[in-house]
Amino acid sequence: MSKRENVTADILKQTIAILKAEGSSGVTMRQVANKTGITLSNLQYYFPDRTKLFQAMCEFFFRQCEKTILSELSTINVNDRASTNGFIKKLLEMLIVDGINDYDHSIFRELWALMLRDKELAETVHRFYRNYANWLVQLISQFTPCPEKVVSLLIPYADGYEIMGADLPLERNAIVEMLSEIISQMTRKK
Amino acid sequence: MSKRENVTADILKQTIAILKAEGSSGVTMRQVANKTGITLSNLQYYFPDRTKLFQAMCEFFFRQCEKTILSELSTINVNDRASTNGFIKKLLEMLIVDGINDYDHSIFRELWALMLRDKELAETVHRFYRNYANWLVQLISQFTPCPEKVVSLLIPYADGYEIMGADLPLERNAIVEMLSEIISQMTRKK
DNA sequence: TGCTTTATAGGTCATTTGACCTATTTTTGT
DNA sequence: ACAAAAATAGGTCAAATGACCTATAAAGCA
Repeated sequence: MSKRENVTADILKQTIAILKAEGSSGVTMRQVANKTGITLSNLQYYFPDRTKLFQAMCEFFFRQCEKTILSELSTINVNDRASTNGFIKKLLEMLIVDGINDYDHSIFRELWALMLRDKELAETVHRFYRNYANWLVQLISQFTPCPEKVVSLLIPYADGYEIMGADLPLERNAIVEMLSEIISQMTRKK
Repeated sequence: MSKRENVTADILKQTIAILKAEGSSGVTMRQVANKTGITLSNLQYYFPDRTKLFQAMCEFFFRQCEKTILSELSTINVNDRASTNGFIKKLLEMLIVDGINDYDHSIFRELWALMLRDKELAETVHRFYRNYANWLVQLISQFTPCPEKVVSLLIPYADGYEIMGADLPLERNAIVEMLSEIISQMTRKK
C-alpha cells in the first residue's frame, strides 16, 4: 500500500470514529487531524475541503460495511445452508437487532440526515442500498421462489427496527418468529 | 393564548423549519431569532441555551405529529371502517410512503441522529414511538385479533421504507399488496 | 398612579472553524 | 547524486457562534 493509501485510510477511520462519537457537527477538520495524529495542513493536503472528506468517508464506510456483511453471512452458509427454515432463521437473527448493539448503526443515522442536503452523498447511500438489495436477492434465491419479496420486506424492516424496535409491543423473539412465519408462508404459497 | 405561548410557538415552528432546511448544524440561535423576527437576546430570554431550545422543539414537533396522524386517520374511518381489508389497504397507503413525499420525515432523520448523543431527546422520541404504537394497537384491534403483531410489523417497516424504499426491487404497489396479504393472513389464521 | 414583573434590545467577548498561503522536509525517479 | 514531485508544517484571517451583561420599554397589577 502506498503512503497515500495508508494515510487516507487512517484519516477516514478516524473521521468515522468521530462521526460516531460526536455526530456530524463534531467532525471538524482540526478534530480529524488531531485524532489521526497529523497537522491540519497535512489533512487538507489529502482532503482540500470538508465536503470531499465526507464523501470519501461515506464511500469508505460502505466498502467496510460490505465486508462486514459478507463475513457475517459466511457464518451462516457453513452450518445451515441445508434447510430453508434454518437459513431464514439465522438471517433474521442477524438482521433484526437493536441499533444500540450495532456498531455501524450510528453512522447510518448520521448519513440518513446528511444525505438530505448532499446529493452526492445521497447517491452513494442509495447505490449501497441497491447493491445490498440485489446481492441479497441473489443469495436468497436458492431458498425461495420470491426473493424480491423477501428482500423488500426484510431490508426496510431491519432499518426501522434498529430505530424503534425497542418501543414495540412485541419482544424481539416474537418478532423474529413472526417474520420467519411470514417468509415461509411466502415461500410455500408462490 | 398568552404572549409567551404565542412567541414560543413561533420560535419552535421556525426552529423546525430551519432544522428541515439546513440540518441540525444550521440551527443557530441567531438563525432562529432572525427567522422568527426577534432579537437574539429575546430568543435567549425564552430559551436560555441551545439545548433547551432543542428539547422544546422536539416535544412541540411530536405534539404536532400526533395531530397530523389523527387527522389523517379520521379520513379513513368515515369511508372504510366497514370492511377489514378496505381499512388495512387505506392504512397502508397512508403509512408506506417515500420519505421525499413526507414533510415531517426530514425532521425524524435529524432526531434519530441527535438522540444518539442526547438522552433527554432520546427519551422523548422513544416515548412518542411507544404512544404511537399503543394507540395504533387500540385502533386496529377492531379489525384483527392480533393488533400487536400488525403494529410491530408496520411501524418499523414504514420508517425503513421512508429511508430506502426507493432502492428496493419491488415497486410500491407490489409492496403494499404484499403487506396487505400478510396482514389478512395473520388476521385469518389466528 | 406608581410599582413590579415581563419582554425586548444592543452590545461584548472568547472560541471555534474552514479556507488559504508560504515555507520546509522527505521521497521518488533518473 | 540531484532535480522534481509528494508530503508535512506553521501561521494567518475573516466569519460565525454561544453565552453573558446591562439598559430600556411594555404590561400587569396594586
